[in-house]
Amino acid sequence: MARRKMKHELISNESKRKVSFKKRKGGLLKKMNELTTLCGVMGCAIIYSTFDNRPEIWPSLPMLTRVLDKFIESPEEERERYTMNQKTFLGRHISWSSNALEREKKKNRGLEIQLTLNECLAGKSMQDLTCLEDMKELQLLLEENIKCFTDKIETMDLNYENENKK
Amino acid sequence: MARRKMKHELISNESKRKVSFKKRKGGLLKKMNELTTLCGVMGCAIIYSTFDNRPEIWPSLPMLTRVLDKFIESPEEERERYTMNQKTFLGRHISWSSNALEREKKKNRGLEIQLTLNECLAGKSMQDLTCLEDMKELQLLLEENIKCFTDKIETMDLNYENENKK
DNA sequence: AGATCTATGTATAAAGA
DNA sequence: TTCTTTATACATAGATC
Repeated sequence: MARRKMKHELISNESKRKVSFKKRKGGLLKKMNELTTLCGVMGCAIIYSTFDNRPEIWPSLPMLTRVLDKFIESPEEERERYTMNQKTFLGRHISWSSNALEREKKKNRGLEIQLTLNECLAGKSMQDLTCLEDMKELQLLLEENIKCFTDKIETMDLNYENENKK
Repeated sequence: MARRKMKHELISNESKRKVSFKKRKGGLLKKMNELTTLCGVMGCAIIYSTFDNRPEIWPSLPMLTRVLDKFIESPEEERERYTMNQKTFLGRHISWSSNALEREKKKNRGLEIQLTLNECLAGKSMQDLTCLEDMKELQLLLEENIKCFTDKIETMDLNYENENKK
């Protein structure tokens, strides 16, 4: 897209293709970063190529987890479960009042925390996290992530022991 | 990025944010389309927002699955470094057998865990997780994520207390 | 192979319709 | 609100080292 207008087709020259890939991958991830930050949304990008020895995942596996978790929800339950998750996400500290203004404030608060998390997980300046409350809410979120695994593991451990007793 | 240089922060005005989101989402998906076509790579983008009823996924969930599956069917160069001869999880568990790989084993084990988790979240039932060891490693991965936060919080708590003592 | 430069094509914020 | 327009900012292909 620069010195020459590109056709929408595979770049035949391999070295040029590789150079282009590196530039474009960086550009795409930057765009995703901007989109999620400026617009307050969750997003992930996954790029698999022979140029990299592992897939590029943006911003992080935990965030991918959250995004995919929402994606696989059935449409009927989507709204209800989103609301529930949102409450959970806020560390159960926030109740949804009927007051419209209050609701908006809390929504923004959630967005801010989410954005902060986004950036932290993207490997950005952890040093910028100066609000203790933010930190604690982030901690709660991450702890929730492992809770389901811990529960499952305990169940499996018990099953395993029972198997061996037979 | 146009009439005015944007700060890298949430757009406060909601209507502007929505307009920006629509444009940027389109732009991002176009970029992903170009990247995959021009450079011959596989990629997916997933965007979850309150502006859309459903998450935006590019190009499709099947493609996402393919992107993740691609690891398992690595090209020749990769096969030389990755030896896949054992299937324990969902019939696609990867193990490494050559000495040359030992030093990378730990690094790649992380990749395997990512794949496992990704596949579960990409629509496969958590019930299918039958390997206890996999579960425990997933747990460890997540616990590592919260460790940094916990440490930081403790430090901040101490600082906060010291501040108050003054 | 990467890093830097730069001309040019694109994306997009704001305004207008 | 949702288009269309337009002025700018940004991304990047090709060149050069």
